[in-house]
Amino acid sequence: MTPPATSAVPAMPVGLAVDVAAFAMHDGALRVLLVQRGELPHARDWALPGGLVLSGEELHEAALRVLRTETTVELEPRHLEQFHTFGEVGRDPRGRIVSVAHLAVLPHGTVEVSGGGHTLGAEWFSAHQPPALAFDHQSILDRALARLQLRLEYANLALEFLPETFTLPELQGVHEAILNRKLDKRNFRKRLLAQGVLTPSGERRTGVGRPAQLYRKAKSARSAAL
Amino acid sequence: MTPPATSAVPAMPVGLAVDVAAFAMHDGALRVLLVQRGELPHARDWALPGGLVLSGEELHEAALRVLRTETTVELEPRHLEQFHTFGEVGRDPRGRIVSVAHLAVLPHGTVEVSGGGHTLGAEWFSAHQPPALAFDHQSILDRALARLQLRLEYANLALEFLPETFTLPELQGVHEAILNRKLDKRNFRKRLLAQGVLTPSGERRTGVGRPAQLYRKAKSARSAAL
DNA sequence: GCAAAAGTGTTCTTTTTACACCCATGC
DNA sequence: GCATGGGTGTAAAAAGAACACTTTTGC
Repeated sequence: MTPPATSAVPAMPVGLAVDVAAFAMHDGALRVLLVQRGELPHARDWALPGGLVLSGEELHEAALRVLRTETTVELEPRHLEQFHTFGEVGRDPRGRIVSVAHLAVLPHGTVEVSGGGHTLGAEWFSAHQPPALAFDHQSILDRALARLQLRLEYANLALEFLPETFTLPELQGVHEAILNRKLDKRNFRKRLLAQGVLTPSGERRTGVGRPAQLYRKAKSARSAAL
Repeated sequence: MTPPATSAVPAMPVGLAVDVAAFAMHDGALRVLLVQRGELPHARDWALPGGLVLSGEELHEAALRVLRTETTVELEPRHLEQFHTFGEVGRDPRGRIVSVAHLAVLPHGTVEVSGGGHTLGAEWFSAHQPPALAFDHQSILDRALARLQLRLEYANLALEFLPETFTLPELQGVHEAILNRKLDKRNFRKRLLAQGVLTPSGERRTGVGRPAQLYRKAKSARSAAL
């Protein structure tokens, strides 16, 4: 790879960036974290947190850094993976910028955010009906959602949206919010329990109606593949 | 994305490259196209074709260019997709180079290759037992194989390895070579014919043994998803 | 007529879907 | 005692896996 000196060395270097689609559940709905841009182009528009990769920095470190500096999210993501690299020549009017897009899952309870760095603000939005987004960020978000849905089946990513202990109806709610459709309660429980990734904690959660059994992730829970 | 001027602007830019794992079938085996490096580091080692992305160039164009210029492959790939971006800081001793890895399928009949550009040569190797590879190219190849196997189910990528018309045993051979295991003939035929992506051409291929029905891709064949 | 490869069906198992009622608690 | 949400089982359909013999051709 990388022939040292071609006849056609790039005159201007290609800029490398990361963008992060960070998801969390609030009030039973899937939300995505957006920042309001403070500068041109697309000033005042909403966008995914993102920025240039520094030269000594791993891609996932860059993703974590832009999350931290452009918003006030303090918690570590429970999951972070790159899912596609967006490099179309015209995607950024400032020049050739190629962005490695990442999917992040923030833990339950990550509710308060505000802008940091160069942004005017940061807020959670409905992941399925976001506002108009800057650049090609709607395409990035679409693809992030598709990957997230894929990860529900193969990995058990829904668990990362919840606190350590949770009830089965809560877990089903996460699946429904991500898939954007209703699931059958009995089939859902049967399938999840058959997977053996849940262990009952013994405790129960009381509230309105019948108390629900609390579960936690079994020790043998595997992470994302492919 | 891309805050215009952070306090920590990258001192040295991050180099962006593409690497290409190009596959074809020869003699019933899955082969990958490798080039022998002519320069340090890893001089004389085998590697995936790859190189820096030029500033006005789309990622897939860069992938096609390095395929053309580092080997003498003349045919257009029947399939080309990026599947992962490799960016670990230490992956290239010459500096920070991030590579968008691509998977390519070359059409049947792509047999003759030789080196071009800066390479000492280009050859086809067994995709499942390649020689020692330069840099992190073994990891890239591993992941390319995994993606290729995934694409057998979701897309019908096996068809792209074959000429326009082909027999069911030939198609099964492609699946077996990619999955690296034997398949049941009856179940394979049942499944493939049920998908409705094949239309019999009416012709038959004669040879040793009973002649085989020739098929072609149906018009409604869909491409890769996700 | 024999060697070689193509073609063909059935059974069993597993997985997925559809569907309606009782249970435990707070008030 | 009633409103609220949690919890449970079964039957039908679909999909996947195992498995052996007959057919057509060239020589």
